[in-house]
Amino acid sequence: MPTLVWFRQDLRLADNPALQAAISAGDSVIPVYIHDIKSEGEWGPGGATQWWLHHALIDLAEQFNKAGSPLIIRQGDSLKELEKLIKETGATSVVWNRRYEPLIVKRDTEIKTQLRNKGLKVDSFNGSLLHEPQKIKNLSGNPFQVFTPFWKNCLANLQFGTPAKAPKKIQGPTQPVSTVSIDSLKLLPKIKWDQQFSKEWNPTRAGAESRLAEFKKAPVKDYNEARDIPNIDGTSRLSPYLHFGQISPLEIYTAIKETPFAETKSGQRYIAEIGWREFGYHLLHHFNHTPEKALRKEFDDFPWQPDPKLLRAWQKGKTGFPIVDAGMRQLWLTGWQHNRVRMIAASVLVKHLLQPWQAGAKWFWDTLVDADLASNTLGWQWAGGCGADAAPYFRVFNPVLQGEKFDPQGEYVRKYVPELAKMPAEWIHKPWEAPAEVLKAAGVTLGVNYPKPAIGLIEGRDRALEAFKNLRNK
DNA sequence: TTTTGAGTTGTTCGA
DNA sequence: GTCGAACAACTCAAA
Repeated sequence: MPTLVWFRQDLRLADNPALQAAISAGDSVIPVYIHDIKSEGEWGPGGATQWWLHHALIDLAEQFNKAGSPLIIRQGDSLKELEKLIKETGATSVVWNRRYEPLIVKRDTEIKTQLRNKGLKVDSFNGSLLHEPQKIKNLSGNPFQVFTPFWKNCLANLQFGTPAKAPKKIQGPTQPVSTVSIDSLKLLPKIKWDQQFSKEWNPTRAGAESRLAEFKKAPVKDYNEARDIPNIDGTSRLSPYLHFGQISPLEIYTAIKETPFAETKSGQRYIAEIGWREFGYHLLHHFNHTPEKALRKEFDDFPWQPDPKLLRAWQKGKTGFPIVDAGMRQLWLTGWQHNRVRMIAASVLVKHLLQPWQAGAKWFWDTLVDADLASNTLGWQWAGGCGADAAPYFRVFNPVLQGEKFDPQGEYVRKYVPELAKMPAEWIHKPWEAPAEVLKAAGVTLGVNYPKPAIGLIEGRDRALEAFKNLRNK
């Protein structure tokens, strides 16, 4: 009797426990993807991730065609579609790899119960984490709220084999199963905003593999420094592949562990980044209000000053702080923003501009190809100083100093903010302080073709420190 | 049981 | 220019 393999954020054939289990069961295997945005509430895939998903599904379908069992695509309520498929195919068992977003956990638990009540064999697996959140606890039996002890605990308890290779041949159903086209899911954006995306990304399994291979053999010993320079391709850029499970953290971990890089400071740093992803899932699981509300309760009445105009300026890369504007335009243009710049842009939005971190999180959610609820929530609460192991309130990034430190020649700014292309390095991160003749020579008129800073740096910093200090005194 | 030290990513100020 | 201290409060593990 056939087994349905319900694909979600595990769009790969290799190292896929649910798929493996279905194949081991010995009968035919029917892979299915159900597009069910309604059940995801506020956190259905954003625009950029939908673009990625479109291409990832095409790629996955090709791989299944080659293996001999075509990928079935459906749209609508997950349970209803699964039930229809069970009826149509005579499947007696359903398997999937687990997801961890609060709403999805609720939905999937319900589906599992319903299907089991109907007599089906249903199993779920861990396909996307080194450690599932419910398994990691501190000595008092509580979830961790600080990264370092969390990660030490994880490293001390690593238990897994080598990732399974992709099956070459999969036995498909004897009768064709009805499916809809990937195009009919309408995942591509209506406005032509994604033109640059395909130049920047290869959203396929092959893309993930070549990126990992490249990262492994590159002069990775410099990762610790290079990863902080936005104008250098010094990070692995595997985040979007990880989000959709085109590659698994176990595959990455195993591949890195085979290299001498793994034992270096840089290598450990990189593996710890996988750890931060795990920590995000840990926090999301144990504190499931955090996508919407701060982990720390006292932040419920933080005096944010929501201002649609300021938010808009930030989103469009028109804050007047060159490093922030470059980052926000890189995001819009390429669906991705360098990690260092994410921190600077987030800090400026939350601290200098006093915009609620949730507004920034929402924008990132819609525009990042690697948008992932666990990591996005952790990142924004970290920047806002309101989460677990967050940046201390007094750590206010200075966008000028950060620009000068991590983009000393201003190349990153010049690449994404062409208005400033002719500014000399000395002034490019603080054009408002540049002498009139320098501005003139560079063709920059502040307030005309490049904005004046949205707030004075000292004023913004002091205002933020004051707000955070008052919060503490409550 | 209590105490102690350390903890992703920074900035400013004063010596 | 360089360097250390100060800028909280809390979590967690080890002593």
